[in-house]
Amino acid sequence: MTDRRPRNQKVTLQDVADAAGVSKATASLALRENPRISEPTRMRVLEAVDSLGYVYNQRAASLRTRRSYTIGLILKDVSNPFNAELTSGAESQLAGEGYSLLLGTTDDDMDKQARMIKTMLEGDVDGVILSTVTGTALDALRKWSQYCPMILLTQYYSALAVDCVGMDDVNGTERAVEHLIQQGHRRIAFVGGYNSTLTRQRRLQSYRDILRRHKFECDPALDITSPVTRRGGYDAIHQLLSMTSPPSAAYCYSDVIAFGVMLGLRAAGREAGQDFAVIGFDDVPEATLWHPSLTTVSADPRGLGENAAQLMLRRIAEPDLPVKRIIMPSRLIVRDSTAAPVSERLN
Amino acid sequence: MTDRRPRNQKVTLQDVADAAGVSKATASLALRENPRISEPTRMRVLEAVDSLGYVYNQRAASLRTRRSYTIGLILKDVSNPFNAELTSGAESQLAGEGYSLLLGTTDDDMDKQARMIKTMLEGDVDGVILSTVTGTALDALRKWSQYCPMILLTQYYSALAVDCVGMDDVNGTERAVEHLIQQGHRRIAFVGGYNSTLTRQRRLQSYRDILRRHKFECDPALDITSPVTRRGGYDAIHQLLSMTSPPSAAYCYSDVIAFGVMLGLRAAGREAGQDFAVIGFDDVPEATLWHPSLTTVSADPRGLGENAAQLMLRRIAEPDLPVKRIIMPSRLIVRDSTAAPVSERLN
DNA sequence: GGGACCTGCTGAATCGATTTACCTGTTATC
DNA sequence: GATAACAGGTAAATCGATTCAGCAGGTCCC
Repeated sequence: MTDRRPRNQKVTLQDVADAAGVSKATASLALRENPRISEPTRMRVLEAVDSLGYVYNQRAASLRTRRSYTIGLILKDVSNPFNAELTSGAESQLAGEGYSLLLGTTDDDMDKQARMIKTMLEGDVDGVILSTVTGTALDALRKWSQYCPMILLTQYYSALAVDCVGMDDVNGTERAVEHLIQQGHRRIAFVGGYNSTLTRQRRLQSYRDILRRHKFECDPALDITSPVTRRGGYDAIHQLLSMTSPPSAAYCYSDVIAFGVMLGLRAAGREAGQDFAVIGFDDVPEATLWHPSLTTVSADPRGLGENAAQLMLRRIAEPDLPVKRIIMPSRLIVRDSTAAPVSERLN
Repeated sequence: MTDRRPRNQKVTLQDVADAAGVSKATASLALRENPRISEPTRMRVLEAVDSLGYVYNQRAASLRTRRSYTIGLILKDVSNPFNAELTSGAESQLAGEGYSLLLGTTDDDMDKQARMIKTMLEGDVDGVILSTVTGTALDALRKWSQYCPMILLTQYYSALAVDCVGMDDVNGTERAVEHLIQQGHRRIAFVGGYNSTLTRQRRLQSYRDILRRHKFECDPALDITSPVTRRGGYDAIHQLLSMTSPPSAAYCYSDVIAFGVMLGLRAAGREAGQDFAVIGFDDVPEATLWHPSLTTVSADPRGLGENAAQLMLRRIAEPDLPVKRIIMPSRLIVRDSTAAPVSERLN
């Protein structure tokens, strides 16, 4: 039950074997429930394990088995609620299958990303789930993906044969912008994020396509980039409101940005859902709770993490399966931040 | 640069040694920059590493060195912004020192916690940073802490010789409640969290002490427990407002709760900072951005994570140092959610 | 009674590094 | 010129598991 050995002398399988009066091989097989070991013997081994306080050394085992049961997750930053939720989903999915999660962050810095990948590979992870930093070269990705299975998050590259899970930016953006247009908005801002990410590029492109399709002007001044933080949205809306011809609605890169925008509106004496429409992206849990509650494109970060983990486990189990790209469906969830159509307010 | 071996045949140190025309021992020493290896030889080894695309196997090395350079972090849940921030702080601190972070969550479930600890120990982490689930037995902690260095988060047990880092709940609570009293509040609710946590017990005790010191009534109906989520705060304030004699202020277990309370107030047609005072705990980044901005006890979750990591590294470096308990100072940050004193409003 | 087969176990090789003790030439010292 | 000291390397043991190829002894069958 308790070990009375010097603090740094760990109990090994050999000790267990000795105590049970069997060979190391037998002890190992017994623990792995190999049918060739008789029940009585297995019991003796288990008792020895208990009484010595043996703890299995997965690390030593992995040397032989060539499986570490550890997956690396590399994100730009965990404190962002979207990523926190994603991490949570991946972790619980992996833990359920007996895998552990090695977490690394890059702060969207290329060098840190390279170091992080190196650390993960050296740590001998069974695979890496990666949300690339902006500007990551395709060649680098190609090289890394040769060393161990890799799942790309959010981004996908048609030129790269790597599994990935992303969300349907195009479809989500269409729903959101169409909704604003139907409410009578004509000057719609696209707020937050940086254009170096593929995700934003896709959404921006899609946003423009829809405006053009409706033959509306597509004013580049209404496209505001910013850090993906509340502060980013807060500052962006200030900038927008001070324009000579400000927008009447904002389609935001993420909920976090949208919250910042709503706070900024309120600080400027305006109110989302009344004299301004705001749409977010992600549908984080607090979107419901805000007042007004946030209209948003649902992106299920937790599901994203879970899917990435599942995809990884699939890839590990069957390395030769064809590349799979999961595009998670996104839908518009209409709430109060887009409540009042412009037409009504104009009367 | 690139490896042309079968996908699962990794380049080993032996391969490097062969390519460089030296022994495995020399190759190892060269990489570790041992001065006994001459510069020209070291160069040859490095070239071999490069040309073969060798990646160091930290896992194999750790078998011999008995150091895994991996620290386990076990939390109830990562998606909570406080914990996300804490994780971020710990991770960056550890990464800076060449350590990796193995993340695990327990969902505040005793069994999951036990399993998680087991996984971490089996993974041969150099130490575990743990935020215990509610109701964890002292004996269990004592047992676990014998297996590897351990740092306890938030909780501390005088009966347990384990390093820990917490925050000054008593002091923070005093400041907060005194502030409300000075603003003229008499019925002050204590909102959110579960009493099974030591943290809440300390804060609740402290809150009662102050009320008693001022000879105010200490109504147990004003003590509302709830999950530590926005929803928890949202529901709690509804319950409080429906009382026959509702409170005029809420001291919340955390910012997250406080946000829920403010949203709940607004949904009920009230407004924090005008006809109700709200104080949070944690000072998460968005506390500034809310409208009204949130008065809160600053608890610096990131700093908490950083300190825990540092404490761990210290303990690993010098195992025999006396137990250290870091109590992080907390201070009251007065913002707008407690702006209007009751006395003024009464005129 | 001799082979085939099964049951339950063990010896030894193996995974990929680190590290100690030792070896072989050189060079310096008196 | 003997000896010590040193520089630069290497062979082999080691860390803690897994796993394969036996091996001893028993049963079964014709």
